[in-house]
Amino acid sequence: MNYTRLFSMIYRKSQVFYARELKAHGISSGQFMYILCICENPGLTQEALGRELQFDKGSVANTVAQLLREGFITRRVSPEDRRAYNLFPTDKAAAVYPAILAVQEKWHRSLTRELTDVEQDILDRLLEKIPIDPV
Amino acid sequence: MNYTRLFSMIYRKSQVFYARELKAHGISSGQFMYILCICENPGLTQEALGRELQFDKGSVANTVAQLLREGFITRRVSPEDRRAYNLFPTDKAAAVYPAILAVQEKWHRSLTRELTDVEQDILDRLLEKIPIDPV
DNA sequence: GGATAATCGTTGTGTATGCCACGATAAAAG
DNA sequence: CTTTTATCGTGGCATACACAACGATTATCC
Repeated sequence: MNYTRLFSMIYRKSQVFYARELKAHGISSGQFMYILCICENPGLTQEALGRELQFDKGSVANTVAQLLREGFITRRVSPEDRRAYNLFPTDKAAAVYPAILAVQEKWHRSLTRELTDVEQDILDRLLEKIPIDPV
Repeated sequence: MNYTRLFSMIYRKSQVFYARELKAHGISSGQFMYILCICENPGLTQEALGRELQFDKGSVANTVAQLLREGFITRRVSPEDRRAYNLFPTDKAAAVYPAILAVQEKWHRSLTRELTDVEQDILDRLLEKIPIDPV
């Protein structure tokens, strides 16, 4: 089993899938994870967002700028640290949140559609043990 | 377990890992899979390469152009179909092939380092049942 | 408290990748 | 055999993302 190739294919197919499914909502494949994360953790900083999703801070800055411009989020200088911003979802983000969740579930069901419930449980447990960062 | 997020993180980390590990060999993270595939299937067409790795034909054309330019592969018009090219590895590709394999194994070991041998077998069997393409 | 180092975010640059329109060739239809 | 349709590859365009250099602020250290 070639993990590199498999994960590469799954990721790239997922990008295409999310782009297609979310297009009608005006959300791109690079944005939806940020919207989910900000809706679920309102007030988090860009640094925390990048840490949570494991994105580079430059990538975070770019996507945050998109989401601000397109009205999905707002931000305020953090009271604790004037270098940092706290990010908040707008009503527009809250409105699309359920749709994003639905697409995510659809993708998950697609990936696991050949597995029994027991197999899915086992796969979940094994995937949770996979370390993201190399030693 | 959020598959989308996990697979996204694994893929992006792998890109960084391969870029770093293969830099000394003059190979980028976007090239190594192509080199492996062409070494293992000399003479295949760009269409077959894209099908094998599940890359868009435009992406294949770009990367093939890189590999030609950098001397990793050569190509000849296919005798069966003058629209198509057969791709062949050069000695330069054959020379780096083992190094790429070693990096791939290193990445695999990193991902599975928290799993027992039995768990790795189970994970392999489950991942093999994951369909890449959505319905 | 001022100097130094660390951290948050921005911007510019480069690479990876998908999509679409196009030209060339091949295959199918009549 | 023409005409039509499908397929192989290219080039242009757009997006996603990492990295590095930078400014602004904060933390550390003496």
